[in-house]
Amino acid sequence: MSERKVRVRFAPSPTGPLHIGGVRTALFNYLFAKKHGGDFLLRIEDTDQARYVPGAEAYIQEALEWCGITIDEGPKQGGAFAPYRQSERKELYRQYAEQLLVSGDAYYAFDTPEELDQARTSAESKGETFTYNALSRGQMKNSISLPEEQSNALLLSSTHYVIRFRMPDNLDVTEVDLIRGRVTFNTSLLDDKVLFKSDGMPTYHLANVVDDHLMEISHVIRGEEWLPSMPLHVLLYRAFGWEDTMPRFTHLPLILKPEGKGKLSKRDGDKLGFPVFPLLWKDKVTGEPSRGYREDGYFPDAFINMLALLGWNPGTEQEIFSMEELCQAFTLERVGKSGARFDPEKTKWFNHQYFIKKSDQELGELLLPLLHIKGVTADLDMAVKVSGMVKERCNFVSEIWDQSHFLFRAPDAYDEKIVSKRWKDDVPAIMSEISHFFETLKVWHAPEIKEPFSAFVTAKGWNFGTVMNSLRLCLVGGSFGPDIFEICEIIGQSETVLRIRKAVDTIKI
RNA sequence: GGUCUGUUCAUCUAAGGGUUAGGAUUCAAGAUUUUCAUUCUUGCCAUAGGGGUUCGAAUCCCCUACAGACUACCA
Repeated sequence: MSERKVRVRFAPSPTGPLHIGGVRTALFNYLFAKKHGGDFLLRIEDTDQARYVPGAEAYIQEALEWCGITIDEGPKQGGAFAPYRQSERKELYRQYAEQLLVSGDAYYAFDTPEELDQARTSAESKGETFTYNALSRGQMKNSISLPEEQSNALLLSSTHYVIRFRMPDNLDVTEVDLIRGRVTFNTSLLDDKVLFKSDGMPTYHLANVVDDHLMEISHVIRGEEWLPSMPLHVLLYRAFGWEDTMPRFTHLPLILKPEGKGKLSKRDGDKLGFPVFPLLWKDKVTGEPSRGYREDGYFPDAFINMLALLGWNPGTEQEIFSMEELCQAFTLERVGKSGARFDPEKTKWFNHQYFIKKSDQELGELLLPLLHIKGVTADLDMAVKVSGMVKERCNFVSEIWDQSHFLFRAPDAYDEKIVSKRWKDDVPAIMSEISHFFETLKVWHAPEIKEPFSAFVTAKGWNFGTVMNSLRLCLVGGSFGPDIFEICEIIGQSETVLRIRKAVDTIKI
């Protein structure tokens, strides 16, 4: 085997937003390319005009960008093998289909969709499956079964014909899949796939093989759903005479639903309460939004880290990987064979790991815009300080707000459970005394509050736990948050006193 | 239905003929935190089933079961 330059491609069809599975396929291609100093290309497979969704291609670009998967060649970035959009390569495919026609590896077929439907339903009624192949093509309308003049006449008169691959009969095709090993298929079970559609567009199979060859792709890394079409593709390479530069094939295991059966689908996310898309997607027709990891507050490196470990492992106990480390460590040999069930909980855990590693400064900068949205006036210093105080207890930037809103505004409600647990008969009187005590303090810094306060409580003979928890309830509205004296310091002396009084007045036992 | 692929704790996975089958997530308990969370410690939990081969099998072979993918003029 020659030392070919590694060139891989991610080839989605723009029929909607990319989902987790697609991102992972792109990621593994990218990691493989970078590991071997190769190129990663994006090719848009838009040969099905009926399923084309405007905006999908831009979404794919943006999603990969957000993930940190950089594209070496593609429709946006250009390259020596442009264009990278199959609709723009339309004219090219025709000649290759014709080459196969000449060599006898393909033929014209004139069957209408209705006729094909009929053949299928009649086979079905007999409990069989209709296959367009060596056995049946003699009974169908095509350039093999029909006399030449009739076939030529049809070709001239009818615009509706397709070009089909002439699948050899009873031939074992064996090919190596880099993670599964040798896989053998017998061609008698395969059908004469359409290569060229009546609308003048190639099908995936033709376009894919032609483009991979022309773009000098060295490795095809794609989802497991393509494994059954590997023999067709191999046979196409042979028919074209490109077998010596045929890419190596690798089929990635599927990503399964967290619960229940089947592969993860676009619907699952909204149903089960986690995003299946990298970015928010709004359906252009229904206007229905689907959540995205970016908008849900996940960091791209955490998202990528999680995805990389879904189906791949380094063979060590390391779990946290930067993109550079992934590029270094990645090998196809360590990709598993079986489908991986997606775990939203672990995704959260990954985000937490990245979250707590961020500096207070970084988090503060992310928090600031959120504060403005909440209608709070605060500067960066404040946002940074608050982030540092509560980041250990958060997974997302949005949770900083959940953990700290009481630092910006007084609680507008008190957690009922905590009230009934802490707000005993004698508490209002105690709290009143404390509010008076707080007014007498001259210095308002956490340590200088804590010390005299503790002495005061001890002198009064009150139960420390009760006092602290009730005080927290007054200030926060619940039973959570950082150190109580730090809260006092931040909200200020008068606000502290005010909140205690308000609680005493408002809370009913 | 047919073809292909797969099957180790609830989940992601390690161990590619010899380990008390390891780690992580989740869950549970304890410690810490005068709250919550974090953190730490501990615990629970697996080789789908059945046959072989072998001194020895999660690992190799066969059968069964289960799961998934594919079976379009969609990719």
